[in-house]
Amino acid sequence: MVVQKDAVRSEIIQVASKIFTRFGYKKTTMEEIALASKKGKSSIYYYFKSKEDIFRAVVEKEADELKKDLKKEISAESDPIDQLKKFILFRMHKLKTLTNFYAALKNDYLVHLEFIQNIRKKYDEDEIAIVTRILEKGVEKEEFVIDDPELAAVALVTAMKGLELPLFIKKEHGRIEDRLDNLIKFLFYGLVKR
Amino acid sequence: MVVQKDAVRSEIIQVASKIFTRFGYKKTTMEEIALASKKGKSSIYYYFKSKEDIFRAVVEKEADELKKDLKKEISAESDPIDQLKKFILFRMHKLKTLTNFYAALKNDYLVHLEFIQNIRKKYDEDEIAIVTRILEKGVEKEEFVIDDPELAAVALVTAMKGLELPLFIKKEHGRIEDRLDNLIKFLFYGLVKR
DNA sequence: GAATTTCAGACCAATTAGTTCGAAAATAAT
DNA sequence: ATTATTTTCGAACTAATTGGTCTGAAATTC
Repeated sequence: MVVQKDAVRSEIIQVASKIFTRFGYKKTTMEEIALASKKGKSSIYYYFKSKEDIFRAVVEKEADELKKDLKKEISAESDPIDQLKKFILFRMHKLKTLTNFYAALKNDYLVHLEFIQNIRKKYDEDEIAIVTRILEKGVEKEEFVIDDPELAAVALVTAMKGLELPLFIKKEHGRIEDRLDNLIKFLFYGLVKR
Repeated sequence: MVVQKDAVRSEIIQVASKIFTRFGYKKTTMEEIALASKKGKSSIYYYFKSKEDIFRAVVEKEADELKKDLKKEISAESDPIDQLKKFILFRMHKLKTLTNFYAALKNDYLVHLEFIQNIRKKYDEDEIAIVTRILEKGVEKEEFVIDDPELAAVALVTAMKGLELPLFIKKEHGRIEDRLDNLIKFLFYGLVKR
């Protein structure tokens, strides 16, 4: 019974995710979510206390999945240099498809919803932690020369974030991919022990 | 000045078309159209008398373009058999991309808007006229054997309409293309003078 | 058959959407 | 310059929609 409830919950999350992805937060109605879940509108409120609550669940699920994929992707490489490369490229590419995350962050008036800020922040911290670990490993193996890996990680993640929006908004994929490549090359040329 | 007004009108149509295509009729707001047109919301009403009016203009423009393309496509062929083939294939394929037309016809609750029915009807008449002409030409050249070309045209267009929805909804393109081929073959086998 | 869970439907309050209007700006004509 | 015309838009109105609540009853479990 309790198990059932969780199953229905994640069913709703799944369904709502699609609708949010397609129409964004504001344009998505509870009615639609209910209809797509083959439930009455009020039934949805048995599982979630508000529309915002559903959205939070959707976004959190996506963030979790991204993190999981990211970890898997990175652990496939053993060389810190390759790990870092993978991290940057994977992240940049994956974000393009992380629609809810971004539709929410960019489009809507929703930017003000503070829980978005919170998830965002937590996510940033995770990223920095991951990058820090990679850099530390690299220092151990004497592939990187960095005084303060955590500071460097923050710098790196920040730099990437600066490229996020242009990468996402502009359609001239070619150029930005180039810029990305340049960034990577630049980073590594200054980073790798010679 | 008067010229300017027309220019702004078609600018709005263009902009609105994109938004309608993306979100459908109901979810598109005047505010958005205004914003995207870099105008105040009430300014839009200087050019169009209602949201429905804008939508009508958008749909009519699309219908016109389809008709124009269709004519060009057909006149490229001189043989009635080829013309008919082209007509059927072109129509089926083109409809897939005629988003506003179809988003409006399928998705929304908008199906009830009667001007859609009207455009639809007028468009059907055009199609029947085109096919009728092709069939008549075919009879003249003794490539077709048909007693009543107009009746045959109606039958043909009706048959195509029967395939429209499945063609559009289903994703198994392969099979339907086959079915389409079969339809064509069948039609021609019973149609072409032997 | 009592207790609990599930949920459709009516309902409400708040927001939002479409539309109107009048007047300010901008532009063209005299 | 002044007037006439076209274009823009803020503000306000109203109708519709939406998120959210409540109720009661059907279904399920105990």
